[in-house]
Amino acid sequence: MDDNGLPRREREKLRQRKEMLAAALELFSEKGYHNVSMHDIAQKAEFAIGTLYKFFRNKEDLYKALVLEQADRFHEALTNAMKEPDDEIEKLRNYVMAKGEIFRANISMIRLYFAETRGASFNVMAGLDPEIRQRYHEFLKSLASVFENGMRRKLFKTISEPYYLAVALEGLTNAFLFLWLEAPERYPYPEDPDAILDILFKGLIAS
Amino acid sequence: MDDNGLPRREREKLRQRKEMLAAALELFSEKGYHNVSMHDIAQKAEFAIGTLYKFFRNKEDLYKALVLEQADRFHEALTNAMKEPDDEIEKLRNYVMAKGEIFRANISMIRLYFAETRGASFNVMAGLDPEIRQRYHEFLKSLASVFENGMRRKLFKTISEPYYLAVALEGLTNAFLFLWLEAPERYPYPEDPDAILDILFKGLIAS
Amino acid sequence: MDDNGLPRREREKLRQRKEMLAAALELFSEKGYHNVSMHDIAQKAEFAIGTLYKFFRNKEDLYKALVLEQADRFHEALTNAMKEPDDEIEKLRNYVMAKGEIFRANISMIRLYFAETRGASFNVMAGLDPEIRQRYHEFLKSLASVFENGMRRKLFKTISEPYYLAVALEGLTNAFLFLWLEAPERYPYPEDPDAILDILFKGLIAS
Amino acid sequence: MDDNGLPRREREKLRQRKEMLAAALELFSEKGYHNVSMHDIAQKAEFAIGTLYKFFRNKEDLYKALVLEQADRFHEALTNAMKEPDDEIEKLRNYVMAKGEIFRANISMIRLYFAETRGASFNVMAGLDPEIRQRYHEFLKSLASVFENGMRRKLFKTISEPYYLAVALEGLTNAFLFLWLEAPERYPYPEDPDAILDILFKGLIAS
DNA sequence: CATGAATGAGTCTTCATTCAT
DNA sequence: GATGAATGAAGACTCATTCAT
Repeated sequence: MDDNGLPRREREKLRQRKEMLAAALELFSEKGYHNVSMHDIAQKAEFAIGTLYKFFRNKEDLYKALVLEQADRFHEALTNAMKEPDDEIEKLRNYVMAKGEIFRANISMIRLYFAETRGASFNVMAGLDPEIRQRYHEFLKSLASVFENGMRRKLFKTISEPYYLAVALEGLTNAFLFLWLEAPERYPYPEDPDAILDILFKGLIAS
Repeated sequence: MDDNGLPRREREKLRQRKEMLAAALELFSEKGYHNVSMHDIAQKAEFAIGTLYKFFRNKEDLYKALVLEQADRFHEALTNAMKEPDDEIEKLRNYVMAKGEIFRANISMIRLYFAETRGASFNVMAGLDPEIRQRYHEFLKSLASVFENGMRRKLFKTISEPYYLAVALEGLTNAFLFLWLEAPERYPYPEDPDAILDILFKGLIAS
Repeated sequence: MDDNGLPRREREKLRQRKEMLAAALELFSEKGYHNVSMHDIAQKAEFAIGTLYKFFRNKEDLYKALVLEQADRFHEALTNAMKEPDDEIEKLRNYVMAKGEIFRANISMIRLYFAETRGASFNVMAGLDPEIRQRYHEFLKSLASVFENGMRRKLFKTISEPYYLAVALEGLTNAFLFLWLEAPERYPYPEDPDAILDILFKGLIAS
Repeated sequence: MDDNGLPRREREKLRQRKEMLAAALELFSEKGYHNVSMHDIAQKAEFAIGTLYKFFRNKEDLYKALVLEQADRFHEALTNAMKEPDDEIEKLRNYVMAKGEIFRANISMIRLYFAETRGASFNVMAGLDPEIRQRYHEFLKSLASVFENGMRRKLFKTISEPYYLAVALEGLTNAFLFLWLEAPERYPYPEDPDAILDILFKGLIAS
């Protein structure tokens, strides 16, 4: 996908790095940062410990790289999902669906995602994560602009500030994803995005 | 409050336990489970390490007790807030306000709360927490019943299942609390509950 | 000797510390700082590794404590040897003899001594040792004052500055000690101090 | 100097070996054996690590080769300095001067020299150095013969055995070199060799 | 033949837990 | 019954050495 045109050596390096990160993702998402040793990762990735350290300065560095990479992949996918349609309502539908699809396909990632974006701020990234917070914030702003445009086009009522609506939609979808993560059988993330969006769209109060 | 009628010995024990948990709460919420040692807790609580082990079988046990206790206190307070008024809309308003008040008053708790309920499930409680999940689930059901009653009384439209609405409101308020936790100055949790509830109540889509 | 009047606990601690330092001295002097692990020391001293760390912050700290302690013991003994007699010549004789006796009795110490005072300055103490250099320097000054007084009393000719004479005598005795360290049988450190001092005293050049 | 008449291949090899040893000397003398990695040496010498291992069986071997080579260079230079003059007193003067010159010009070497000849015997060479000890011993004997001849020619009084006088002069000059190494500004190694030799020559005791 | 990526044994250090006092 | 000294398993990280390219 992205290793075209690179010297063979470099491609090989990239492949190894990917394997290390894949092993780390699986382990970290399953047991958490502090319950995974470099030994574990090395073993799972089938490299020597020393080799890990050729690619990442230390355990924290490896973890940070992993989180940033996943977050980027994730935000990029969501941003793309909202690009295509012109209609803001369609954009939101695509966002809700894409979020579900991505997570369904990458259950390890969702675990990291929740640990990092919503887990208490004291965790491993404490102090390091301004970068990831920043990117999350920027993503929220791009989501907010969808609401803003919808309002300008009179598609949406002005029931709250766009940024808060973005926060609200994030909270809403996360809540459903979290539910699904807990009990996938019982609470599947809905195929039809309106199952979630209607909560936002329709208004609970009977006129 | 709850040490009435107990023999002096028992009351003394309870007081000590409380002090230990208070010290633990402060430390865990600030630095996270893995960055706090039993030594730290013993020192802060001004007990010997051995004494800690008289009250809790091990570090995990202490942590679990702490989380359960906090969650109980929290859910109880929310449940109480929703008891008083008859009107379901008022119930929800009280819920939103109470949640904000409790968190504002117990910032240590909120950290634990997010770490445990939304942080990826791999953390320290992994495997232990069915108990806490269970209680959280029960709380959600009691919140759901508010929506259910509101629907029955035709106060609310049936835009989604009550349980999902409960999940949605949880997600919504959590999102705002999380925002506030990140940048208290910039994103204060609203004094007026309608600032949040309107997102649920009014309906975004322009008719 | 120095644990009189201390609470039992403290005396016990001191005894343990001594045992640790004794084990460390033997090992370090035999194999050198980098070829001795904390595990080795713990084993030889018959303590758990963790216990070592209760007494010394880290390996370097343990080493530094050891070196300082030995150097102090050594310089103190030499200073004492020079106190008793009034006559400067006798002082120097006592110094030469005491130096030999101390080293003969503490062969481990001599190894450390040479490693630290004459070994290249890049070793473990690099950066830490200003303290030990300072003490060595002060000892040299007290030795120099013996020469100075001898000159004032016209016992000694003024063939060089007192400080340089002190340095010279240090160099002389060290050379013989070093020789002895290499081949104790073949080159015993002389019982009679004049065997060394005559080199300084008599003058090589035939008038 | 010594690669004359060798096939080109061999000369090339010798040049590489020299570069490696030069890099190693600088690093070892600055940081000490244990704080220099083969990687460091390879990098400084601009060779691959594997190439280093073509020339030296292992790190210790490289170090030993370095020390031997330096010691040879050093002893040879001193021996030469003592060859020219017929007069024994002049020989000693030349020796003292040459020693100072060599060290002043090769401060890296002096560090190694002290680390190996006077540093406690436990260091890296422990066990390996009989070879270097042997050469040092032989050098001492050639120095001793100067004293012996001086005595035979009645230039010197017989105040001690020639070998001990050699040891004494070594100790004397080393002490001054060491002083200079510590504080070059404050204690320069004397230009005039008699500043040192007079200590040996004149006799301290006032008749 | 030079290269330097890969290896993994070995090191320092921390900390949950025990138990003699 | 409380204490906290002692324990030692476990983890992050380094670096001498090898060997496929």
